[in-house]
Amino acid sequence: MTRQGTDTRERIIAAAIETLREEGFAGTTAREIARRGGFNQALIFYHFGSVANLLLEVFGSTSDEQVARYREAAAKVASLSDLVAIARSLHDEDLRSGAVAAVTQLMAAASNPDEGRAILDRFEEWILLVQEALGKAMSGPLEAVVPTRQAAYAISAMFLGIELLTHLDSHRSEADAVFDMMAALAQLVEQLTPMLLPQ
Amino acid sequence: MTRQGTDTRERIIAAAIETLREEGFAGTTAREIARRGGFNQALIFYHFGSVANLLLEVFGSTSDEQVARYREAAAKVASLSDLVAIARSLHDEDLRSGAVAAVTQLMAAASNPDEGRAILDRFEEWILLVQEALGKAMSGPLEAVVPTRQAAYAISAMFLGIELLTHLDSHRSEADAVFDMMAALAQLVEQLTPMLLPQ
DNA sequence: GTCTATACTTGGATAGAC
DNA sequence: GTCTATCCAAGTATAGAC
Repeated sequence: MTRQGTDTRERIIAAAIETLREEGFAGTTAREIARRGGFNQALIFYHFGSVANLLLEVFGSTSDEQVARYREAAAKVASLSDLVAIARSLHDEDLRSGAVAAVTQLMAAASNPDEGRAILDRFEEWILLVQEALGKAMSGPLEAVVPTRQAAYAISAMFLGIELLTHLDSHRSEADAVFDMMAALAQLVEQLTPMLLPQ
Repeated sequence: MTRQGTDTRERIIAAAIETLREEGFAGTTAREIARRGGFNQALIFYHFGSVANLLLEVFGSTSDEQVARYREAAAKVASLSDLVAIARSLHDEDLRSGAVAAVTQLMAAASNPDEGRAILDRFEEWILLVQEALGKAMSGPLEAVVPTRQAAYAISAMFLGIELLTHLDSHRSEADAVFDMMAALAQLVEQLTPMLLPQ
């Protein structure tokens, strides 16, 4: 059992992630992935059928991994402030890894409806994670007014948008200030919530 | 003065918009634009230098036009509910025109920093428009707590995210429900604002 | 399963006639 | 300013040896 033979698929996925991060979506071609991974370009088609397929699996694989990591943190959420803190740390992580930014590129580049739906299916896990955390973050009276599903959808969309904008010019990004604002807003809501009478 | 000679640039831009809307970003190639517009592919390079340049001008041109149209509506905003209503109608419009969805694709595909900055410069107008409307929508005490710049940035980002997700599968999009939620939230905030004492 | 080699396609871009 | 013709690069994908 040679070192090479063990798992070429894994090597390909790893090389694709690296390429995605360092070259962006447009630069992530079969040739470039193969060059970085030090294997033959034909292997991508043998193992995954197409580059688009490979990228879908990459999204699935990194997504599963990240969801698993953040699920623990999400379970501990007890307030909106906690939720903002998690969003901020995910953003910070993404400045380095570019994982979410890559997802936005994948979404934007989705050419056919099937591909779009496949990506959406994967993203659904993220929305559910946010929804779960949101359920814990919002206490009684607030929850009665704000449907968690839609709020989770809106928050997830906002996060995507922020990463999209940040990716355009990370130096000019206002993400930090936005998270500050959200943190202040979360505190305010937390103070006001007791005044909301259950109707 | 032949019909053709008058303004080829305009014809090219129009054809590019049509292509963008119907074929998506990936399908918007020099050849396809020319085919739709019924002119020669070489003209694109003569007039715009490159396809990427053409698309930047398209973004600028449609953006200017839309900002002008929405500026009037934004000036009349008097409450958060008004702002939500505008966002909803912009979304409805985008379901047909795909203009914002095209912008998200342009953003995601930006390959080099210069292109990214150019797009961001154009998008800045949109953020300012939202910020202006937000200034009118939030009355005294609320404005003191929520910085309009960051809120406008967050709202703009959320809108981009929603269009990105909607574009993946418009049939499954939850945008409508999200706008409903926002409308309810806006009403709630409007009711509670008087209770915010200026600190 | 992996490699080499290569066919095929598409799309950006330019030269040069008109 | 517009057209025809063409070049060139890049990328997907496959055939066939190993």
